[in-house]
Amino acid sequence: MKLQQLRYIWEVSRHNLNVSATAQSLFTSQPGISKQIRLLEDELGIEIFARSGKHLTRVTPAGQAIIDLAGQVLRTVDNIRHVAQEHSDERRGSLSIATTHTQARYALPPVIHDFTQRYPDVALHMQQGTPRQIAQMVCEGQADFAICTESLELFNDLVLLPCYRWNRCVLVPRDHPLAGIEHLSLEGLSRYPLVTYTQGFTGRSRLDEAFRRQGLTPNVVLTAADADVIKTYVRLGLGVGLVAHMAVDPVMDYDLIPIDAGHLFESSVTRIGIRRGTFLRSYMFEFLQRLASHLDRDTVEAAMVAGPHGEQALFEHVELPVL
Amino acid sequence: MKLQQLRYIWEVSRHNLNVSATAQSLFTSQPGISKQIRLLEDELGIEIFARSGKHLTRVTPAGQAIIDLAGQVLRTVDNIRHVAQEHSDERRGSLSIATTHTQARYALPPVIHDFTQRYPDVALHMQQGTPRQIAQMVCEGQADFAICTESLELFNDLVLLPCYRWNRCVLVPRDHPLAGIEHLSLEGLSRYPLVTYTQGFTGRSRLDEAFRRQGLTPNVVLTAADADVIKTYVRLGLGVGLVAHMAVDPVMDYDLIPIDAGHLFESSVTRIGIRRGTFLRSYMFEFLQRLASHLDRDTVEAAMVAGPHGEQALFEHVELPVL
DNA sequence: TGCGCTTACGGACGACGTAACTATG
DNA sequence: CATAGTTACGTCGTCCGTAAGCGCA
Repeated sequence: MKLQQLRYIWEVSRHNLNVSATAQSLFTSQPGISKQIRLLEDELGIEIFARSGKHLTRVTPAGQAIIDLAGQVLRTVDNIRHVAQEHSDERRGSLSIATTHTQARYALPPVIHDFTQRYPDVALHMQQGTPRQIAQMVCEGQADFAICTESLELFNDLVLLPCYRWNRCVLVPRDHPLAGIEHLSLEGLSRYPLVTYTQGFTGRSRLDEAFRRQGLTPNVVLTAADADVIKTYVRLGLGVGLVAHMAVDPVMDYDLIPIDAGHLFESSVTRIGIRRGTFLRSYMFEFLQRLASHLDRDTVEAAMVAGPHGEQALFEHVELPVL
Repeated sequence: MKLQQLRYIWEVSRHNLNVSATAQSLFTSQPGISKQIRLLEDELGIEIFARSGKHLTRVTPAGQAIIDLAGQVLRTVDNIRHVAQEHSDERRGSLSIATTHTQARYALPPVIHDFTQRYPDVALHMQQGTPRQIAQMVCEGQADFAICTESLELFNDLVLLPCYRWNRCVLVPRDHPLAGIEHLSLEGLSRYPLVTYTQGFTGRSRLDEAFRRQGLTPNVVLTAADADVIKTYVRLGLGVGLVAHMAVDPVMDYDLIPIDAGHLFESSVTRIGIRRGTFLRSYMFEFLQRLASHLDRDTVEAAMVAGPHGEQALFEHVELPVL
């Protein structure tokens, strides 16, 4: 059994059993992978992949168990590399952050700026996706941190650390009837066409919840995954924007009137998800603390070893920063 | 990085940094191991072992972390092999039991007998040692099960399953003053020279505890690791034997008078320790259930994933069999 | 001086890539 | 007919074992 064989079955499984595609992504030849997989299967005495003719059609039950274990092995090997690098040069390495547009565009820039100043030799990778995609990426070891508001709790392999609270804000053009309103209500808001986040993005669930609780049906005429698109259509007069507070830039958005809506919705919490069992480099701890000062090294280490329940208890009485 | 390199550093660490001895135990050459270790260190960019001249003197801090992770990798690889074998032939495999004399000699024989009848193709290995040794062996993956009464709780990596309760019995020659006694008391017992288990064996701690609680100092004239040795010296008239009830054989020990001492001591519980994260073959589950009927597959699987606290809760209300 | 790690060298195995073949849809 | 996996083969790398060299106790 070789580490490469384990990597091959793991990657082939990730590439929907397409060996050629896997070979391309690993910069190697397709026959090489096929051969090694067969050798591994021979050594283990079982089929990992079921074949119909010459095509891999599905993963056998035993194969699935073995692929999962292979994933464990590969992640542990990664940890070994990280430990070694940490001890050889703690300032050099890489940090891969998977996040949503909202965080990448509005919440993270100052943190990233500080961080790159402090750690110029850490290669920073930022990957954007839907909450589910980015959680998946972290689960599979393709990224170190998943930062977003939704869906993270669906992945058992992630340790979740709450970062900051935020709430929403209504955005209208200067000439809109709501522009000078004294007291904004949900009921009033529901009379206008709304432009807001797509389902599954940036606390959209909290938003629907608030309307439903008051028996109101919001008239959502357009949804988008990010506030920049939303603002564009608000400017076009398509409807009233409903975006995260942090997404409003007083300078860039000088032509839009922001109306705080914090009293209408429950606040959302942006969290960071880290794969359980991941070795954290010292600069990763520093990143976390810059992201949210309550995430000091001791707290994070405690959360990493605690189970899901212990994890919640750790942060139960922590006052989160508000963005 | 190769799996063998990880095996090498792990084994060298286990052999007190003696590369030659490691090479012998692995049936390979010493230069081969040295070379591979250096290659690994070069690849990782750190020293795993600190050297003074040409001798390995100690493990560096980074090295220790890496060796621990290497152990994880090797155990997971073992799990892969076990999963494969389970699916290729669930009746064939091996089972390695580490246990103490008391269990091996008196408690396990019927279980082992049944088991080997049912699974003739499972190679059974039985290794004897002190409670700490056998716990260590299971922790390091050299044995599957540790079965004993003491010390297992000291090892965090072990899942502990309670098997059965047992208590003690006094053994005297036919002509001993205690032979016909009606009511045995601790105080009465403490007047005679005692022959019993060595510290750290077969519930010795419970024994001392009982005397101490009554302010008595037992006069222990000889201790041994097993009941057979104890009986030998009881026969020689050296003192009164104090052994596990199960260690008395009415036929073989016809010349000794057993006096039940269950009312004098708190009962002890023999437990089985299994390394957390180990993949259990179906025949292993069968072994466990033969050992103690309450250890059915579902219960054991639940205990394997539960943390130390959940583990205790699982068995809190289980009535253990008494030997 | 002996034990033990390192260096040097040669042989053998194994991994990978190219190219031709074959089965599937 | 195109796509995808297998078989065949040649090359290169590398792993390992033997033998000689060197440092420490």
